[in-house]
Amino acid sequence: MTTLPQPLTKGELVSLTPQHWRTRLEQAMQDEQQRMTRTRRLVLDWITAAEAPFSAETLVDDLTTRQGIISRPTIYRAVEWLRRTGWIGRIHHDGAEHTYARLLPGHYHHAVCTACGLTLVFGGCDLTQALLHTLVAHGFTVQGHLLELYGHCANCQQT
Amino acid sequence: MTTLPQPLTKGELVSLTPQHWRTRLEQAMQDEQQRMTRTRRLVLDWITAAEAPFSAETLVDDLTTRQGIISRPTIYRAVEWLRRTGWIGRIHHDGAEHTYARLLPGHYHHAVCTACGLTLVFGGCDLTQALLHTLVAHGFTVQGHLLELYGHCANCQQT
DNA sequence: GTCGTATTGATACGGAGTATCATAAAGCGA
DNA sequence: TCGCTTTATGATACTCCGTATCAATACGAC
Repeated sequence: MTTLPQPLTKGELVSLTPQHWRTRLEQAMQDEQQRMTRTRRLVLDWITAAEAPFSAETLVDDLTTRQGIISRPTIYRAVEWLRRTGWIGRIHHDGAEHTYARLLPGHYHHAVCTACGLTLVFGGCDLTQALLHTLVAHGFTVQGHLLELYGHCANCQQT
Repeated sequence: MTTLPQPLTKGELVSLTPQHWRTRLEQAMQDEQQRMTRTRRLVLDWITAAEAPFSAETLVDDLTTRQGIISRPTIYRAVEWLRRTGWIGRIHHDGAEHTYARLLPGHYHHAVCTACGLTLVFGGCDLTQALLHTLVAHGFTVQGHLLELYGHCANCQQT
């Protein structure tokens, strides 16, 4: 596992550090002339410090009480923006509310440790080429796909 | 594309007909001594006839008005039971409410035509073996994964 | 500082999904 | 077929996630 190259080559697997994520995100916000407001900084600080995949409501609970007044709609707007632009990814859970994990935009897939939130990012999707080929042979045109892996990282297995 | 063998061999790709799904489901309900009530029959009839992935609320709208009184909680109980036992699978959508498609229980993945709801089911997950191997080499234990493919089937591409 | 624009907060609303509990129906054994 | 036990259903009300609206505010370019 190395520091994150850009872009990921196919099949490569790296861990995404919070610091790296934050740096890249702030660069992107500058490039795209997104305003860095007080509120967004607080939200980004919180997400950068998050140690496990988080739910939007956790953010709301913390940021509306502790850090001064940040309204629920604003937090949801920030989260939705990050999700839409690919900086966080939604993790689906049966029944429970979904959670989010830090990601890099682009065509990546990810494996998330459900205990500590460690996010492994891997590039390309060679792994499904055989499947895609089979589908195409049946006349099926693939427009999108979703691949999420859940489990425990090396650290969290020991506990 | 053939009729559905049991069980699916790895990499095999077949379409799941509503009739086949219904037959297998009723067998399973008998085997597991699940009561076939009037309400469940109506719900199953509706799902069997569904031509595209459906939302729970669509079911509610149709079944509470047209088919006599079926209450919202009952419909949600039926849907949740089918999901939990693997007879329907949840399809995730950004923003919008999630939908469901007919599936067979077991370790399958699926490709769903977002236009007509045709569901292609494929068994095994050889396709991700290389990835799983890489993850294990990094000490990551995979507990679960989610692979969904969206697109258009041969029929729906022509329109 | 001033100004135009994007963002925020307050409020209230909508909608999906569920807890509760008395009633009704399914299925089984006699 | 009748009754009995168990399970499912319906009515009601409620919780909670997420969002529309819009006036007020903060950003940051000049």
